[in-house]
Amino acid sequence: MSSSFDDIKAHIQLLIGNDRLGANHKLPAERELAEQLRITRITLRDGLNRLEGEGLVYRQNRRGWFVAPNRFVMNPAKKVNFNSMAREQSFLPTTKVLGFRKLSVRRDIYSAFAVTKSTKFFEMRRVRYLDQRAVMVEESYLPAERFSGLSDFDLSESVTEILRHNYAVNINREHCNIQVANLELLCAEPLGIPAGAPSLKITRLRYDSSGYLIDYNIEYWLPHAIEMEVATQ
Amino acid sequence: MSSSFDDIKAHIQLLIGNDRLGANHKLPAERELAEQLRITRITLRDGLNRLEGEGLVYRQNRRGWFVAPNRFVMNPAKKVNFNSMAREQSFLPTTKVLGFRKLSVRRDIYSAFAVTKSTKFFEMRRVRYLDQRAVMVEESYLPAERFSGLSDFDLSESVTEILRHNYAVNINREHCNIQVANLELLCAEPLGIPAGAPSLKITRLRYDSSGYLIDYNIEYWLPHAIEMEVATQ
DNA sequence: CAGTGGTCTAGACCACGAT
DNA sequence: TCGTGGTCTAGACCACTGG
Repeated sequence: MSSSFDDIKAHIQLLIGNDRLGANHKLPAERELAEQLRITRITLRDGLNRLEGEGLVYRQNRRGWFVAPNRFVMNPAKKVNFNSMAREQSFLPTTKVLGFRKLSVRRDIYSAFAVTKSTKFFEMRRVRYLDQRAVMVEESYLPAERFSGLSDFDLSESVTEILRHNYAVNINREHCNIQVANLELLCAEPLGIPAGAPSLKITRLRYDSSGYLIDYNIEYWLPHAIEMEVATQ
Repeated sequence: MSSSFDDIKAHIQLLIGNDRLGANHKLPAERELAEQLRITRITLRDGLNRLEGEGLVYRQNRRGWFVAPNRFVMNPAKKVNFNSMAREQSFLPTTKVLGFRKLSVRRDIYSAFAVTKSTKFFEMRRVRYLDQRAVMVEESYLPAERFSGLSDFDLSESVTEILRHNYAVNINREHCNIQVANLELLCAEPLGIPAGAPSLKITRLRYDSSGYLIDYNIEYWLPHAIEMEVATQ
């Protein structure tokens, strides 16, 4: 592949450059690209996968390949509001709520909250878009009793803001785990990529000023759509 | 692939379970596995790549597939010493110095240090091993004048410790960037994986108590060999 | 040197997206 | 429905690893 990879890369860059294709513009069909380069589709796809890793292109399930935009820069310390961060970086942010329900158990959740099995939680699943492109799926768990009536609010807005304004909750401290992990079907589907594809998985435990865990939050990002900035001291 | 993937996963798990293969144990050859499963090598390799993403196995260039050990947990706030962190997690850490030289320019470096083009830097490249397995390549840049004589010390040890003991430098603050990025050949080779493979790239700018940048540090991790823990406030 | 992984060719069928 | 991407088969050659 390494021999043809350079050819593939040069060819794609030429296509993007010549036709002045902007971010999120669709590339020609795989079969057409393969023919242009006189290589097999498999070889071409190996190359495209690698180009995806270099942040030049990205894929959408059965829709094709597109020109990749810049990465979204996330600062978990500042991240009060996804929407405002996105707009600062000239993205158009959108959010879709996939589901909201009350449930009573999930081992990893209640152990983190240090509560009993019978405690009820809200589970919320959302997709985040930047310029119409799905880049992240988010799962949130919050103690139901403390935040009763939560679903009455517009959940496509910042939950942090909702909590602050309506429940007098301020996030004071947060603990963050970052790893590369494969996507289950449930998360892969909304992102428009096949199950088993890698993601950057960011798990956050957010505490209020009394030290209570407020929000157990898991974000699955398209790995090349994001970079993180963290300041430690 | 998704149909055969489950078969492949079950088969590999069975192999590992039945033969009680421990971490870093080699799996049978690809051709043999493919025959056992009655599938093509290409299909098998797709499956193995995905299993690698799930952290079950890992690859080494032209040597084969191995049973993956647990992830190394890194806390950049605590990370004074790779070796001690590794031993706390029951790994045997090793370090090899790939190169050490003095150089004068690299745009991204001197702009971060906010110095002139003529300033000299030490560039150091090291590989880190856990239980004999190469998991990370590190590039460090330090201002040469301030740390003259640095190469006289044992550079396979913690540089932070060397700086503290011999140059009276204490790291006070650090800025960290985390992203998934492809490996150039120079970094892929010591890790025993093909160029173009993804990595977790951690860039750290470390400052002393006077606010001077001491260390410009880039780490390229095998993506499934590590997870990060970060506490923010 | 033999065996193995890395890469590639030349086809094929199916399931889903767009229309 | 047509074209596309997702997946798979059945080979092949080369470069490197390991004995």
